[in-house]
Amino acid sequence: MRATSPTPADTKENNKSLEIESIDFFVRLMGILGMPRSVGEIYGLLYFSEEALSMNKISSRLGISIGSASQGLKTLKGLKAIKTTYIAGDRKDHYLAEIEFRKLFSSFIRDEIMPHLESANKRISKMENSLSSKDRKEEFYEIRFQKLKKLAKTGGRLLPVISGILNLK
Amino acid sequence: MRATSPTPADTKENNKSLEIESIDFFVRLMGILGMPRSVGEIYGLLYFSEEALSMNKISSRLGISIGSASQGLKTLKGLKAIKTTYIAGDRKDHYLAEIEFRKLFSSFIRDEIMPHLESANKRISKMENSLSSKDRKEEFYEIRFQKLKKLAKTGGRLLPVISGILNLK
DNA sequence: TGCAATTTTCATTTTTTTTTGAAATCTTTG
DNA sequence: CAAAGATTTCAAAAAAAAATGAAAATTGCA
Repeated sequence: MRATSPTPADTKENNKSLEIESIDFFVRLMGILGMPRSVGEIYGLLYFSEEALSMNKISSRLGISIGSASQGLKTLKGLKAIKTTYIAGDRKDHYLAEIEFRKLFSSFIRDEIMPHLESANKRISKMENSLSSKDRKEEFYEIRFQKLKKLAKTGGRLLPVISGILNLK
Repeated sequence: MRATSPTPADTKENNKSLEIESIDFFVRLMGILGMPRSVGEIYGLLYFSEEALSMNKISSRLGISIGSASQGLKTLKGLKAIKTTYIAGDRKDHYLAEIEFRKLFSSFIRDEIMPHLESANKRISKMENSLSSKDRKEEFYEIRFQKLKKLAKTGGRLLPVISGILNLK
C-alpha cells in the first residue's frame, strides 16, 4: 500500500464495503421479485459503479461465470434496469445501472404481472363454463365466482395505481 | 355408472374438471407470491369444496404426502387463507378456504414485504455510513442515495394504498 | 473478407427448494 | 391414563432452478 495521495485508479478500487452492502441489498430486492441471485449481484455492483463495466469485468469482480453474467445482463436489459454505453476504442459493451427504479418496476409489472392478469379472466370463464347451468345458479358457486372476478378486477385496478405512485416525483 | 338421479355423494364427486382448473389457477397465483406448488394445490382444492376437508383427504385427493399437506396447511394458516372447522363426531381437523382474498394479500404483505421494507432504511443508512464524508458529498453518491431513499419511501407509501384498494367492496 | 474478440447458447453440473415418509409428538376419548 | 388416532417434524430423496463452461454464433475491425 502506498502512502501517497489517491489517484483515479484508487478511487475505482475504493468503497469495497459499500459495494458489498449494495450487492447484498439488491440481491434481496431482486429476490422479492423472483430474480436469481446473479441478477441482483450484477445490478448491485453497477448501482454504485461510476464507470461502465464490461461483461468480463462484471463476471470477474463478482466471481461468476460469463454465462451467468450474460444471462443476468440479458434479464436486466429486458427490465430496462441497465443501459449500454459506448466506450471509445473498446470493442466490448459496457453497462451502467439505470437508477430510475420506476423503469425496473414498470417493466416487471408489464412482463411478470400483466400476462397473468390477462389470462386470469379467460381462465375464470373457462372454470365457469365447466359448471352445469344448474350448479352455476347455486349460491356456493355464485359467491366463489363473484370473488374470483373481483380479484381479477382489483388486480387490474391496482396496477395502474402502482404505476401512478411510481411515477411521482 | 348408474342411471338414477344424483345423490349428495355424487355431488361431492362432481365437477372434477372445475377442481382441476381451480388447482391450476391457484398454483399459478401462489407461484407469483413465491409459494410452493403444494400450497397452491391445497388452496385450489379447498376453494371449490363445499365441505370442509381433513388433512388426510386433502393429501389423498391431491396425491401429496401428509408431510407436504401438513406443511402447506401450516403456511395457509399463517396467511389466514384457510379456516379450521369443527365437525361433530370427528376427531380430525377440517379445513375450509377463506374466500376473502384480501386477507391472504394482507398477510402476505405483512409477512413477506413489510419486514424487508423495515430493514431497508437501516441498510441504506449502513451503506451511507460506509462512505467517507468526502465521497458522501460527491454528486454521484448523493444522487444514488437519494434514489435509494425515495425507493424505500415509495414502498412505504405503496403498501397502505394497496391495502386500501384490497379493502374496497 | 477474414480473423480475433466478444457474446450467446445450452447440455451438464451444482445448488437450492420442495417433497417424502417414517419417527416423534401431541390429542382425544374409551 | 393408556392407546389409538392425528399431526408435526425433520433427515433423506427428488425435483426444480441456477450456474458453469465450452462450443457456436455474432460482431467489428484490419
